[in-house]
Amino acid sequence: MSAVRTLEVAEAPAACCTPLAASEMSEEEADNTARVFKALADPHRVRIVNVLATAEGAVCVCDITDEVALSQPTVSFHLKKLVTAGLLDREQRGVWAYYSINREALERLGSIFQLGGART
Amino acid sequence: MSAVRTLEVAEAPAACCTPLAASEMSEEEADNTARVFKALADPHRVRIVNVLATAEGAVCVCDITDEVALSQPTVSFHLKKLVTAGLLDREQRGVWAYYSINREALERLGSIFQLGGART
DNA sequence: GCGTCACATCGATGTTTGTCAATATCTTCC
DNA sequence: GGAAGATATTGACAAACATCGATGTGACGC
Repeated sequence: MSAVRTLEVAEAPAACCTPLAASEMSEEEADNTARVFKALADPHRVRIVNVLATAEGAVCVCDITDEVALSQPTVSFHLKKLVTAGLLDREQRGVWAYYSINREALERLGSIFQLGGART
Repeated sequence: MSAVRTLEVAEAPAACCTPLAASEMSEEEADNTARVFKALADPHRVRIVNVLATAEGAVCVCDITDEVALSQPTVSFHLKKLVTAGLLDREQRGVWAYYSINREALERLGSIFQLGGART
């Protein structure tokens, strides 16, 4: 059991995003933040997130591929980018692979845009 | 005077971002959203936004260049990306160019991560 | 074990992006 | 107008990225 846990090495970038208005931001933090934005910096990936955000639960890859006008390998590639960034979760159900949004990660990402102090 | 106004043709991508959980999202909307993320998908640009977000007003390019370990042309290039995306505002003051964050745009961008309905 | 299906991975290819030296452009002063 | 300073733009280059056909891997049924 513990051998399995140790395989989860790198933390997903979206798990820790520094607020854009943080008083201090290291190069690592900026790099981490940019990684998450990079995962969303493709229109097809934005569309994929939208499809999952409006679904009633996890969605099968086969259905996502139908929604996005791309080949199966390309969709798989994009999904992996989003999972690696920590924005999506993947679940194998027999032959089928299901994907869903990671709500906490997306909402955490939204909160980094809080700029503080009303500056009128 | 009106001749000057007509030069402002294209709307900045950050001016209109579709919520990630929107019930409908066209390819144009996904493309527009991806453009804004693309502007932030570079660690140096994230750092620049952070420098400006924590500053007490507009900041001169010369000071931004000191904060970021890049050459002057590269900083200028990055700043232009952020201005074009609508995330920063630029102001010429004689020989000096000053940049500041567009608070509304950044906060608007943060709001697109609202996913709606608490799904516990 | 074999065959089938789902889908992840690989490799080739074309496109996009980030970097900097060089240069162009703009502002200001004499 | 010419010179100096600030900074935007250009072009070359290397790295990264998006795409898809081909293929590899895993799950499942017989």
